[in-house]
Amino acid sequence: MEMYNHHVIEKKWQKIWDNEKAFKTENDYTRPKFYALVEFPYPSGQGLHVGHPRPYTALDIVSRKRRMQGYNVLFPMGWDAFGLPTENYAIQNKIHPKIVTEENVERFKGQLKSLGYSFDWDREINTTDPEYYKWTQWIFLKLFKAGLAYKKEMPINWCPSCKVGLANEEAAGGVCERCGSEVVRKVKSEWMLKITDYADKLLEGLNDVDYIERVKTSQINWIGRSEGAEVDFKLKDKEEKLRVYTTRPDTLFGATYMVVSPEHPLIDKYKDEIKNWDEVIKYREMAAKKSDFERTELVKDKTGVVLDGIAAINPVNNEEIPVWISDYVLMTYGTGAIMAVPAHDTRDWEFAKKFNLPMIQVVEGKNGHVDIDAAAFTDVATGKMINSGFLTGLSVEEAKEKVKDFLTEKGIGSRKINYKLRDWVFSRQRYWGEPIPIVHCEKCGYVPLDESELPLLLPDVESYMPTDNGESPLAAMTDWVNTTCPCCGGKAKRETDTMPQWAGSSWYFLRYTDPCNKDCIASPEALKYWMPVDWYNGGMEHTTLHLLYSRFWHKFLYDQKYVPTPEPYQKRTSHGMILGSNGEKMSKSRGNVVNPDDIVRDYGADTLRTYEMFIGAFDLSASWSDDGVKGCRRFLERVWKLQTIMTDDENYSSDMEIKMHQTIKKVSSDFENLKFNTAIAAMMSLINDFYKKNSVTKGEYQTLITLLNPVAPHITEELWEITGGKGRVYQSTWPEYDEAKTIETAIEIAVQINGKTKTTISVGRDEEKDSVLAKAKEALGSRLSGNIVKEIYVPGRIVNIVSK
RNA sequence: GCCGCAGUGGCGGAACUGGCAGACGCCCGGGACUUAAAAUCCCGUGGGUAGCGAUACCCGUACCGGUUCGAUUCCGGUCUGCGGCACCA
Repeated sequence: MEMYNHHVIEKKWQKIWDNEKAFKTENDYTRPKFYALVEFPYPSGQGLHVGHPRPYTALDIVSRKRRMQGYNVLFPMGWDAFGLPTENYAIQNKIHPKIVTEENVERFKGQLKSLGYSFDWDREINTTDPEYYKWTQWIFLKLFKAGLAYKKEMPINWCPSCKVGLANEEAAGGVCERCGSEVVRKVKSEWMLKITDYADKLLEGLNDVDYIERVKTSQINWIGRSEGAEVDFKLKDKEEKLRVYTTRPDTLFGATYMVVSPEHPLIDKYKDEIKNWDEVIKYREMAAKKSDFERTELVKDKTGVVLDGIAAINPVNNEEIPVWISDYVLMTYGTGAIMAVPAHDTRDWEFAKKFNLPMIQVVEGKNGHVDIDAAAFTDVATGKMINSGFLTGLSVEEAKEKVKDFLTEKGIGSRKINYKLRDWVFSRQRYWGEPIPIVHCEKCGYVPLDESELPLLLPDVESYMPTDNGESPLAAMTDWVNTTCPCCGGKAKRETDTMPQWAGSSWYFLRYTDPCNKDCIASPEALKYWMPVDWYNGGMEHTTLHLLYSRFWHKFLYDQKYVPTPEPYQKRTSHGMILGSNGEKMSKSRGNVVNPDDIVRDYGADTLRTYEMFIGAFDLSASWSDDGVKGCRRFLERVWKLQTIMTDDENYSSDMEIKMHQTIKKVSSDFENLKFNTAIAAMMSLINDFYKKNSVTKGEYQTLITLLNPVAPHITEELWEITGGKGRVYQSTWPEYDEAKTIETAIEIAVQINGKTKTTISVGRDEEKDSVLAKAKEALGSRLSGNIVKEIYVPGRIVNIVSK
């Protein structure tokens, strides 16, 4: 027997698979299809992280299994290559981001190939390829023409020292990542996508897909549909009304003050009447200084200023109440103004406590007593309305309905459904992104490019730094910027903002079905056959934004009849992070980074794959362990050395038959349920049995090789050849099991007294209750004392004798 | 603060739908092989008490309580850790 040499074996088979085009996907539309998708990586300068192989190996396993089960499998890979780090690297090193990207992609690709994934590399895509982003731009034009793209003034994170707009990540802690100066909010006109038009569709669509519960919940929470009411509060001595949104209109009688966001237009309008204007201005300046990040970062003291000279009238009881400004109210949600009910809302309660504002309890507590001085009472399930005029005595739910009707009748309000979801800010003042294919003409306004002009190429610029006034580096390229209007032929300027990184990843799964198509995003035939994605796996960090954005684009394309399915992904699962051996996130500064190349070199790709699948429950995070890697290598060695005890028998030996069928069953279902760790454990247990009896038949060995192949494809392919298997394992058939042969005839069951296990007995599968109980009592012997109250026998599981 | 997830031996983790807690792996201990070491193979391994002993009994799934013949699993409450966040009224 040769030694197990992973260097030789892995290179050998990777070459053979390449030459044989082993995993090339044919557009054979007659066969059952299976489309497996993993999130395509951002090719960073650091190279592959040990976190990457976890999801890739998981779906590689499923894909390989499905191929053996006769499916036509699409398992593609590509590069989400636009992005900030590459651009920043380009700025610092004065290298074109295209070159940096090419280098990084080469490196990533080499690393992925060394891991033996069954990707169809002929379908590789790259979001920075003009042939790809042509279609990203095309989709944008369709959105624009459908009225779903518009311009809006939006605050951005602005570093006054660098004169650069910053991403949230670069402005963490309210401080510029580059220079450390304080980040402020600066208003800029930005392209927006109206994802809110699709809020209900995005919500309803979740009923038809098979996403893990956590992911579904996060989508639902992010969309955040709430049913409430808008209510108009009259301002004292004015015609003007202040409109608020509330989900608790039942508590209207408990409103003791109002709060408007510091940006609310009402403030400027009554500038002259506000007696403490200086104070108000100061507060607004302070609020404006806070970055989005800081303002939303929490648990700080509530702050605010009363608008002295302004008062509002509660429409249900005509009480006069003060109006405050505070940054805990956001202009971007609801109407930018709230009615504050401190007795029944936690945030209002904190604010009222701090500024000594009155509270009125309007919902009765459990048993009638509740101390609103200690905390806000927010439980809506119990209690009746009190101190509430015509609502008094009703339940909260009844009161909500009644007051909504009342508001509508009197014309002072109406029912209103609100969403947390906000429109998608689609502009970036950056170079390394897709140019937005719009020109601005003085006469015609924003005019889309003709589709025939796509792709609108990203021009080469001198410097990748954003300009002094915060415009993208493209703005400095006057030759490129100045153009003619496609509409009137007059002078016009190109849009210089680029698209966010989300754009390219919002439709990439469509392109894989037909990656080289020159005429459309993908042919209708290819889309009809391959869509939807049967199984999409990715990280939890992408379960809100990326998932929502791509579902939005897909639903839009479905409405426009470019894609055949209303949802892009039939099934979505998520994997946990791989942490350093100290249980912390891997990072250079923590010094706990593991490089997958080292593991491949020292132990082999098959060991790395096996280890990452064995490390723990797939959906939970797991800590790296070098000793664990060794254990998996040892397992593969033991699989290898079974050669020495193999017999020529093509069948299963009689004493192993049940175990073989059980193992096939377990491995098959575990692979489908992302329980790779227990599947591998079952195979470990199987070979332990072979070693115990010091013999394995050829039939048993080859079944094991096939079961293990999706996890460790190289070593199993080699062993298949050594044991004289026909063809290749990847072309062979997935082992079948016989349910009848997975069941033992005699079962060992536990015998308990009062629920505590005392001993075990062996019983027949169909043995009668009386006989089992008799056996159990005999086995218990003298331990059984006192009066027997009850005798429980759960067939095949347990006997429990209850005695006093 | 809100949302989501988790908490089981020395460690990573198993446990179907409420039915023998600790599969499988690591570490560790003992043994075999070896001049020796590494590697490999075999045995043991949650804690405690009693016994020379195959054994017997008790305690044990973050904590407190509940439901049940029986709870790691279900319910109520508490604590701790991780991740996300757009203070969502």
